[in-house]
Amino acid sequence: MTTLEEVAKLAGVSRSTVSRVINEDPNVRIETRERVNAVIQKANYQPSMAARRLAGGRSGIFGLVIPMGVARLFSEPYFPTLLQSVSSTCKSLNHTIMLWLAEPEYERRMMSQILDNDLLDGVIVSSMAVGDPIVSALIDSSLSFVLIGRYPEERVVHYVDVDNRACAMQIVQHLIASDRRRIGVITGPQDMMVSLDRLEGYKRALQEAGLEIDECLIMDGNFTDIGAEKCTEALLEREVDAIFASSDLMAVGALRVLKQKGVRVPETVAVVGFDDAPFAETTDPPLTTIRQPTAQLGSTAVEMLIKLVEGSEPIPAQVILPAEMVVRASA
Amino acid sequence: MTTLEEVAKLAGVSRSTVSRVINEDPNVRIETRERVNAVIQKANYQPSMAARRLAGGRSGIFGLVIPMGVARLFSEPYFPTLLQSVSSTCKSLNHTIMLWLAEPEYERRMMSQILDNDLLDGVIVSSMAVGDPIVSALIDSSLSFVLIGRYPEERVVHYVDVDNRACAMQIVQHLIASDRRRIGVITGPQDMMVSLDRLEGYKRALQEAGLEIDECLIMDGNFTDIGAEKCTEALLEREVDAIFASSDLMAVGALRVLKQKGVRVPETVAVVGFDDAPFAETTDPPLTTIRQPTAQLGSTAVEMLIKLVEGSEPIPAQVILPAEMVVRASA
DNA sequence: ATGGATATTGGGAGCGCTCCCAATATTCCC
DNA sequence: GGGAATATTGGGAGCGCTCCCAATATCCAT
Repeated sequence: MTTLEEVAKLAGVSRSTVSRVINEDPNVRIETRERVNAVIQKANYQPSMAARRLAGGRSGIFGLVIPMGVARLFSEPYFPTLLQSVSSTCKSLNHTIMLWLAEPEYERRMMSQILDNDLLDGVIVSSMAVGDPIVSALIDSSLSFVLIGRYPEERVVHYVDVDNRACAMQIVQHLIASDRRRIGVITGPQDMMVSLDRLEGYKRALQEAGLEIDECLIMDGNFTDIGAEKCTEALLEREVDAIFASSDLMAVGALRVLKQKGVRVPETVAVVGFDDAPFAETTDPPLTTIRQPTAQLGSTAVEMLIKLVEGSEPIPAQVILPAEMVVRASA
Repeated sequence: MTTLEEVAKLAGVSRSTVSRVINEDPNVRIETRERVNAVIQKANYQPSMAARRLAGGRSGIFGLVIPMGVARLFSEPYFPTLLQSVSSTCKSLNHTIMLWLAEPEYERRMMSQILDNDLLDGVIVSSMAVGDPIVSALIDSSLSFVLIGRYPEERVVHYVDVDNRACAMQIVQHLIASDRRRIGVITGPQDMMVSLDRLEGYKRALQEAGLEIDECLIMDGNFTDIGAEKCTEALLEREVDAIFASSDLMAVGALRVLKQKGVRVPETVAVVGFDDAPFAETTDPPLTTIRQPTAQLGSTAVEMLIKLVEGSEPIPAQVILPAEMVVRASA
């Protein structure tokens, strides 16, 4: 392995100068810089992350923490998309990512590993629950972090999100506009902000339209298709004329039950989802849904985190990305 | 952050002794060890990975490299399952993983990052193509690595895999046993070992049964459902009575076309897949397929790599995991 | 030219750990 | 009980880098 010192010798300069070149310090004469860069190139020199970090610099490594239960991980298309986007953004910005998929039993140890191993420059957390201990620990620590998804806190917490409430409201209004009056909702787990926000949007749409909110039409589908199937069966008994599934995966579960019972979609019961998962356009009928900019959520989070770590420019505490409704045949 | 030295002071021993305790060196008196462990516990001490690595020890970090195209990543259920399994195995064995999703344009730089940053203890590569430059680079380097999936090389390369050839053969024989005679096959990309192996199994099954191999019935579906749809249309024109899709995802594409054309499955055309993806039991009709032990592939790879790195015990060059056929209604 | 300001470079110290070898404590055997 | 053998412990050196400050080179106005 080539070291800084070796490069220095080859370029006929000191250790410090090479370090400056690597770290893009402007205080290096241009010819010197070029000479050093040439040597670096030729020797295929890569600074040692370990040494760099130990000496007080940045490692260029971000942690990506996803404290989402295994079950959801498998089914939600959100996860691979996010991962891919975070990974690729990191790569193009010269960073790498360490992955931390949460498992309850290890949670305590995991946090101390993340916080104390002193290797990470920062952390991105996605899909956390409200009041997640991971987030609290992060808040108490000095490590930079960015959340994907809104988080209720008095203190300033950096996050990227879409306006789940407004989007949910919009799509429910779409249902109301086509004369649906008994609209059931299948929610995600109630300990996640995203679920609460989408439910809130649903309620507001009803209220604004002067419709009554019937608690019997609100069911928790736990963001799984199986959960949604059960909810759908119950909602059918309560004679809904539309279903707002707060994720496409759950909408698929709903469609499955509807088809099986011979209920016509959208004639008898309209169905809308949320996410615009890849499969949303090939369901039968294709889903009306909200297109969530999953990849941008990931890349924005990385970009925010880099700025945060470098402290170069002030960044907004939170960023809300636009999401649009996609109308297809299901509603 | 607590350091080794601080722990040493608190426990009234030297730096070296604490280091020994951490690294489970047996040459420490039991009472001393306990005293030190108590302090470690209380102080919530975590050794700095950077320092550790720099000083010549192991970082406890493995790289997971998946040079698979983005498109496939999204659709194959293989990926989240593998990731989850590798991550969780690493965690329980006190390791962490850094993720490297390949992107062609960065490939060269990526390799030198992986090999020269001097942070990783070892690397796991999955879903590589035949002759993948990443693997060649790894072979030439001194870094330990384990492949998931067979790799043809004269030199000893450590890998875990299932016997794709035998499994494919078995499931095609199942088709033959139910009197199918014109069996089409939809393969994966021809630059991947796994595709070649499954195709080879198909061919052998036909040969052994004395059936002729008709090149017209062999189509490349590229491991995508869309690709498989096109193949299926072509195969239908060639009047097959069975289709062996070499992944469940492709089998789903085949089923979709079949249903749309009103072809009865399995009566008119039988369909089998490979993988036993989660959705394989809820397709219509449910898929007969090969259950691939994806999670075990991941955990075995991690375990092999740890042994390899520690050099403690001799490990077999390769491990073949059993996979079983799951017969459902589609064939 | 000349002094001081400024641009550029060099080298010491130290980050937290492991490795090695020397120092000390403990044990054993005759 | 004494010395050798063995078990246990301690401390120096150094991993490759960044940070800091001092040293040198270069520049400007006078």
